[in-house]
Amino acid sequence: MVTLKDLAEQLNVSISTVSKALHNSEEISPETIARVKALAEHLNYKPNKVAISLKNNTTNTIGVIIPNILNHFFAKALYAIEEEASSHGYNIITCLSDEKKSKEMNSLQLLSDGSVDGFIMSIAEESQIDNDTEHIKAILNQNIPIVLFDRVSDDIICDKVIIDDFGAAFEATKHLLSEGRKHIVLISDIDNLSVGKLRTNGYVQALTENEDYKETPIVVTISKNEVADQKINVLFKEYPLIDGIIAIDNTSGVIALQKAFKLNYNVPEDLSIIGFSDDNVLQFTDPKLSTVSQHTIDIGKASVNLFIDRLNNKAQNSTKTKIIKTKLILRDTTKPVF
Amino acid sequence: MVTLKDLAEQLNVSISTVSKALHNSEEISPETIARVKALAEHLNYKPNKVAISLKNNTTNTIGVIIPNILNHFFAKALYAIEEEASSHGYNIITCLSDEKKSKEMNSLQLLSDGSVDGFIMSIAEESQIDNDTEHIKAILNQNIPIVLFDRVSDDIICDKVIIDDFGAAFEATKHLLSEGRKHIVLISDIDNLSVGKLRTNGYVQALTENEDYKETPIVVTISKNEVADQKINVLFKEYPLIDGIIAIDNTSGVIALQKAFKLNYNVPEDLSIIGFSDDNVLQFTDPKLSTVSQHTIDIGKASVNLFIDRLNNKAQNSTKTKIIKTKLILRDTTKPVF
DNA sequence: CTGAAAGCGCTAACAT
DNA sequence: ATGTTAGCGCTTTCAG
Repeated sequence: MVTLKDLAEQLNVSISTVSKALHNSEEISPETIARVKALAEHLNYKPNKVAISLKNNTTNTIGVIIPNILNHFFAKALYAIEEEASSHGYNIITCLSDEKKSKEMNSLQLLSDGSVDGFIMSIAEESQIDNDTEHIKAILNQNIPIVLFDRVSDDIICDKVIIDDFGAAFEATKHLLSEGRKHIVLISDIDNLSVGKLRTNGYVQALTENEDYKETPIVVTISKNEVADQKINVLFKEYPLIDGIIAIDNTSGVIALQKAFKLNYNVPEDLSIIGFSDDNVLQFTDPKLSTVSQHTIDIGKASVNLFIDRLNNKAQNSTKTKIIKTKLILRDTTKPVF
Repeated sequence: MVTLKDLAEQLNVSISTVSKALHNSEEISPETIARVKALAEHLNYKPNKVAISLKNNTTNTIGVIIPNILNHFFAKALYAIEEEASSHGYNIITCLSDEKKSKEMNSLQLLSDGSVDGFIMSIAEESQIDNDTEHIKAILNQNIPIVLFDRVSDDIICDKVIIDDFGAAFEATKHLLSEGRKHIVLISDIDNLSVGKLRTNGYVQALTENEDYKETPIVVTISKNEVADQKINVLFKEYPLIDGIIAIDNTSGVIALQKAFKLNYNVPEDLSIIGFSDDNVLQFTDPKLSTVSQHTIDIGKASVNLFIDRLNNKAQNSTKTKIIKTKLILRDTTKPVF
């Protein structure tokens, strides 16, 4: 790389003159500025980022820790974070925790060596199950900012971006009730997670506060080592009267729809299904799945903006929690509303 | 952050003594080493990464430029790259080109300010369509290493990781011929891309060199602003005799299967389908789609390893192209082989 | 065995 | 208008 020193030597001026010239300092004569800039342009000079980071003690880089990039929700969140960050002049260093506490901890520790100005992250499943977030608090204690999104913890005091998980599931369930459904089942492969628990509570609440609904809530959980396919097949066998499904994760709704179709349920006449999927799965469903849209792009953007606000005002000790609105999008797997 | 200076002051020794002690230098007395290490441990000292980067003129960071993170192939490639890189002590800075030449160029230029030691990337669609890769060559000319994966260009001389696209499609097509299929159609939403063209050529070649096959090859391309759903529906209308489909992109095979099912084709009795999808889509298909597996994890890992080899031997001017083997995985949308 | 000094590339206060 | 110097945090050569 070309350095200020190189330019200075070739022009027979001092390094600081070159530096000032490139910054259009008033102190430098217009002719010198022109000469310097011409040569800089010609040699494709770029200020060395590392040197500037060292000088300023700031990197303009955000560490982003994602539990699972193969989950479309997180891929889309990453997309939004990258876009918003780069539009503000920030780079992102991406780490994947693979849902493991050890990898999450490792990434936090490694990058808190001055590599990044702070973190945007969603908590790994393992950390949530163990409810062990000491490694995250340790970073905050070093005064390194963190924004948590989606999967958060009440134990951690920092800026957060979430959706109203409880309300979203509550509303979706209410909708099925308004259709007159009497046997509504919830399917989840994320019952370990904060968001999963909240959504389940929303579902249960909607059912129990409805006086006409007699059934007890039924929650079908699919664990890591189970095959969703089979579990959902069993579900249909066990509850043949099922007439409503709330699927609170990314994929179960689609799978349930496929199975229902195979089993000759009429959707949405006999059975309504609402998923929490992103719209990428719609290409694979016919009829089109009704979903709770999580506005993932907004979640990503809001995270970056909270992060930048925090950097600009590190001292401020009140934290913000931004709640992104969800939207129930009724497509073809719920009855049309009149 | 705690610095060497902080440690030195507290211990009443010089900075260089502290530095040497932490590196177990022979020059330093065991007692001093112990004292220094104890305090370093106690204060959670970490060498400042930025300072080390400046000193060594190397960042241990790879710039990764991905055309579209919402495409599962690239998400998986990124997953593998991150894993392999971090296991070798490298961080990755992720940029998303969004298939745009401008964003690709921007990322390359911004990060070639010393932020990264080089790049691993797949070329944006727009750059491939325009066949404009000057911005990539410009980086190579600055002696910054680049490894291209999947979407490559013969014009660019650098290390590459690809699959045998021609051969993979050739083999898949041959398989359908061996089933006795007489009306085999190729579906593609990537006919703009190097890989799309090669796969199409493989399909055409397999058909034309088969003497018993009478039909002319039929290539159905789906462009960005078309809806795959509809285009594939039209396809079935136009070619009712269709008995074989090769879908060379990530999603078309799944969609074709759904449509065939709706139209009451018997798969695989009347119609065989082979996709290039990753196995994440299998949960959405029943019968399970037969696919060409691209071994995406291997592609990512190989890219990182080629990159690190290059860094260790920057001078070497012969470039390597690594071809990752594909595998035709016959599931339920092709006839069983005996 | 320990310390001083230079240098990585840059900026900025302080001379001249 | 231009140059000198110090310093960001670290390593390393050279002196003591």
